[in-house]
Order: sequence, then C-alpha cells, then structure tokens
Amino acid sequence: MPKPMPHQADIRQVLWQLAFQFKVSSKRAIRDYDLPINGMHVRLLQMIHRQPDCTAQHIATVTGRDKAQITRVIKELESMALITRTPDPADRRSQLLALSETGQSLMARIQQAEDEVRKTLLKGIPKKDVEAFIEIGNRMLDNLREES
Amino acid sequence: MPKPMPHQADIRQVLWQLAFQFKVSSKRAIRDYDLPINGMHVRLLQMIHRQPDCTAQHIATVTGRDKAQITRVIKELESMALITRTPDPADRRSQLLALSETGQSLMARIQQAEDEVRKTLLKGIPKKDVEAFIEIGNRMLDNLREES
DNA sequence: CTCACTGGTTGATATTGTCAACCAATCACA
DNA sequence: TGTGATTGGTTGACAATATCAACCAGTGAG
Repeated sequence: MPKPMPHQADIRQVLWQLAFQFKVSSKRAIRDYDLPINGMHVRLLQMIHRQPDCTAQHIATVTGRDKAQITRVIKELESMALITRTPDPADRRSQLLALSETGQSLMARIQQAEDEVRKTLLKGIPKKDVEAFIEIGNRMLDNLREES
Repeated sequence: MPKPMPHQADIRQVLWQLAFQFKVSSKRAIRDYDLPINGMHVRLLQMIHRQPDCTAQHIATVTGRDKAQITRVIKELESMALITRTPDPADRRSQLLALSETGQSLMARIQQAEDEVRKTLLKGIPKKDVEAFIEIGNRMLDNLREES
C-alpha cells in the first residue's frame, strides 16, 4: 500500500523525482520484456531510430553526454548487431548510424514497453495539461542551454 | 553560440533532458564554489536539512534509491563531519540524522549555488506557469508511484 | 602546405546504481 | 513468554554510467 507521498513544492525535487521514477519504470518495463540491453542502449536506439543519418557527434550534442561514452555504447550496439555504421561519403571522419533489421524489431518492442509507462505516467491528466507541461519544460531547457 | 535546439515533442525526452541539464548546471555551480562533494552528497544534505529527525530509511523511501547507497553516502558525510548521527531513543535500530555546524554553513552555500541555477531555469517563465508545471509534475509522480 | 579544428577512439578513473546476504532490534501474536 | 516475521541499517561484490585527457585521421581556411 503506497502511502500518499506529499507533493513537492520545489521544482528541483519534482524534476529529480520524475526523471528517476520514469527511469525506474522504463527499466522495469524493459526487463519485463526480457530484452538484453540497458538504459543507455535504449536511449541511443531511440535517437538513431528517430534521426535519419544520425552520427555519434549528433547524439553527443543533443544528449549533452560525453562523446567517449557515446562511442562505447555505439560499439556495443554494433557488436550486438542492432545498428549499422557506414562511413559518411561526404565526410570520411564521421559515420552514419542506422538501425539494423534486428534493431528495428527490437525498437518496436521497446516502444511498446515505454508506451505503457507513458500511459501510466499520463493517466488521468488532460491532454491540454500534458502539452502545457511539455511546452513549459522546453522553455526551461532553452533557458539552461543559453548559458553554456 | 548555442544553436537553437529544436523543441522536443516527446515527454520522455523533455524529462531526461531537464533532469540532466539541471544536474549539469548544479554540478558546475557547486564546483565554482569549490565544495569537496558530489551530487549525491548534496541531495542527502538537502533532505537532512529539510527533514528534522531524518533517518536513512526515510531518505531511501523518498528518493527511491537503494538503501545500500544511502548508507555509504551517509558514512562519507559523517566522516567529513557534515552531519551527525544519534541513535533514536525510541527505536535503537535507527539513527537520527542532522546537519552539523559545518554542514549548515555548507548547506547555505549550496542553496546559493542552486538558487542561481533555479533562477536561470525559470527566467522569463511566469509564476503561474511554474506552478502549473509543478502541479502537473506531481500528478505524474503520483501516477508512477501508484504502480509500485 | 600548414595549422586549427572536428568526428571519433581509447584508457584510466570516478560516481552512481543494484543485488544479495547479513545483524540486531522490534513487533505480532499465539 | 518465546518464536518467527519484519524492519533499520551495514557490507561486499559488481554493473552501469560519467568524466577527463590524450590521441588519430580527415577537413578546411588561409
């Protein structure tokens, strides 16, 4: 019986908690599906899925993560045959990332798992509110990024 | 020159990014103050600061983290003389945590650093929107927690 | 051509998260 | 009262994630 957690008035707390809880739920969902990967793998797969002609550099800047880490995860994904790396014809330094067939079908299952989490997350919250939330969140992100 | 990042439509992305960026900014702020601690330390100090008669258990359930981890961080904090542990007279298993004098003044500096981040984060966003954001976020948290 | 820069890689190391086993104090309750 | 289940906390081992610096090959401006 989950005792009703008191609501946080502090935005910092709300953000930490949301991200953390969401991560936990996603992880659980993915484990339920018995997929042989972890959180970082999932995130990169999603990015590669969404962004055609995705490069490691792109992922690094968008996520704000260290490129060393990106490199490693990509290497793992490749060794699992979930993605393919082809050298960019236009710039031989960079490599274009894409999902392999296996990666695609895995992605489908991941989507399914995460959609359930999202459905839980948003249960009973009007669409209008969700949109407002995302919009305000994006404004905050802009604020933080302007700093750099 | 930060190129304007495209706005994310996906709530998952927004959450990840917000939490991550906030963490980065906080970390930078704290480092500027030259404090000899890391993110986890800060979070626990904050909880102990806010919650009188805080216990390790309490922290573990509120943050959703593993209690093993909590134990270790607490031990470090104590060895840095930032907090004190006194056995609970009512239950000899548990220990009441409190900030030491040093911890208090450290906390003040941390607050200062994080307030700057928060100010950046919320710049130009009307109070009403911030409140709405927090309120909606809390509803989402409730949703996730009901799962357990 | 040379020099600064960029995309990517590697190694080393720090931080954070997870799992399971364990101890002592407490509690439920027969 | 005693016995078994539960709880607060600790420890060890280990996986996942993050960070920093050095490095290489290709690019691009001059």
